[in-house]
Amino acid sequence: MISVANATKLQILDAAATAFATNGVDQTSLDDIARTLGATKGKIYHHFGSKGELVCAIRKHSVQLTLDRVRPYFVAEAPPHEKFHAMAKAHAIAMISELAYHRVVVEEMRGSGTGTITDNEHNLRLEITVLQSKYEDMFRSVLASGIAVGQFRDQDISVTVRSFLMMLHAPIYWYQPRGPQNSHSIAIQLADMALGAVLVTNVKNSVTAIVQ
Amino acid sequence: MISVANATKLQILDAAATAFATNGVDQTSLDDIARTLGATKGKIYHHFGSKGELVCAIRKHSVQLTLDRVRPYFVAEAPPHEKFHAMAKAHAIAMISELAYHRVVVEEMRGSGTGTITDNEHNLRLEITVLQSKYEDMFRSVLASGIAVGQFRDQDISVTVRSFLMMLHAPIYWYQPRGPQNSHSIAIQLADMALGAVLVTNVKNSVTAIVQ
DNA sequence: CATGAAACATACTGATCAGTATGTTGTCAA
DNA sequence: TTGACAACATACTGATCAGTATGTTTCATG
Repeated sequence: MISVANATKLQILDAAATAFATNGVDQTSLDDIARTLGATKGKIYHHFGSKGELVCAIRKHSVQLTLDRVRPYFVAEAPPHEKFHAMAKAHAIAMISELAYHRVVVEEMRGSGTGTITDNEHNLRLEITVLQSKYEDMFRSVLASGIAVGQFRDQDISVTVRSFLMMLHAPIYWYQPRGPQNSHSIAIQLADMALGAVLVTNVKNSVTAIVQ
Repeated sequence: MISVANATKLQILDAAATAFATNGVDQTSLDDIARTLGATKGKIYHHFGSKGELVCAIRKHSVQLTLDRVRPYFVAEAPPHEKFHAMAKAHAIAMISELAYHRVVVEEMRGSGTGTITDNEHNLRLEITVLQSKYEDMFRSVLASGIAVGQFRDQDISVTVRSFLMMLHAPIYWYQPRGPQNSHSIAIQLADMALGAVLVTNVKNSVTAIVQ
């Protein structure tokens, strides 16, 4: 009931995500969204209790989409650095593939939103928090094993996770579709960078290697 | 005239940045800001042409503050990896130190804002773009030299810059002041990660080193 | 075929707020 | 001392929009 069950809801969600991602949540009225749907506000309010719920539904969908793309690489058997790289790449690809949804998430990242918070919205918020924790825990786990075997630098895991995830979010701000090949190479570069950010790096070696 | 010349303007700017950063730009009315100043809207409109100009002034100030903190390490003589690390650390410290200002920037990163754009606001926007380019160029330059001497991985510089800068922005979303020592260690960790993200990393070596 | 309910459309309200128009006070220079 | 302007305060307007109340249509089902 709370989840996105039918096609109409998804259609609304897509239109809303696109509009929100393009012009910002606050600059987009429900009438605007309805217009792109060839409908009126009544349609939206029949499926979602409030604008806030609509935004939350988009956020939840975004996290779920990312989770679905990354989890396979998490459960697969592989050494930490390979697993991490695959997960990071999957995350980046998710960002690029469903750009609109993830943009809304980042925009609403600071916290609040509308003043009035319905019960449904409150529940959705909790579900989103749970999902996000579950998601971050996958990376936490991989990082912990990587640190345990000495492959990853031993540093504050919470800071690490939130930091490189922000880096993987970067395409949201500037990516413009120019063919799949481009998006793929971008995802790989981001994964490379994320891996580099957590790997133990011996700067002196590489430097002396250059110097000599 | 356009820049922040006098103390009153700075006072307004500080209050606005704090309010915007806390509740979001769109959820903060100019009356709200005026109230925290113990004044009325009249005061704000006497110093700034519109809400959009106010936001732009904050953004410009944010970029300028960051620029001022990072440039010294850019002009100093040092090998690329050290210079980069110092610059990254300075950037992170800037984020933490003037949190409110930088939060506003990130929130407005998607583009638009208000519908009506005054001439002053348009000019401010251009100035901000120029400043930001100038800022990013410093990192571009360091990256280029690092790549030239084989210290940094040879990858798309534009993607690289925007990506690790996003990572360095991360504290904006979660940092809460708990003493200077903490902020300093966070800045170092972020700089470490940023450096790792651009350095040439030989994964095989570190892995085989573990295996054997 | 009656009847309920799902799936909308239409038309309205009420609150919020950016922006403006105009008044008031202090200050300084001529 | 007088005017002229800077630096505000006060009071208003107009537009935007989330939310609601109330229709209307389709369609399944007893």
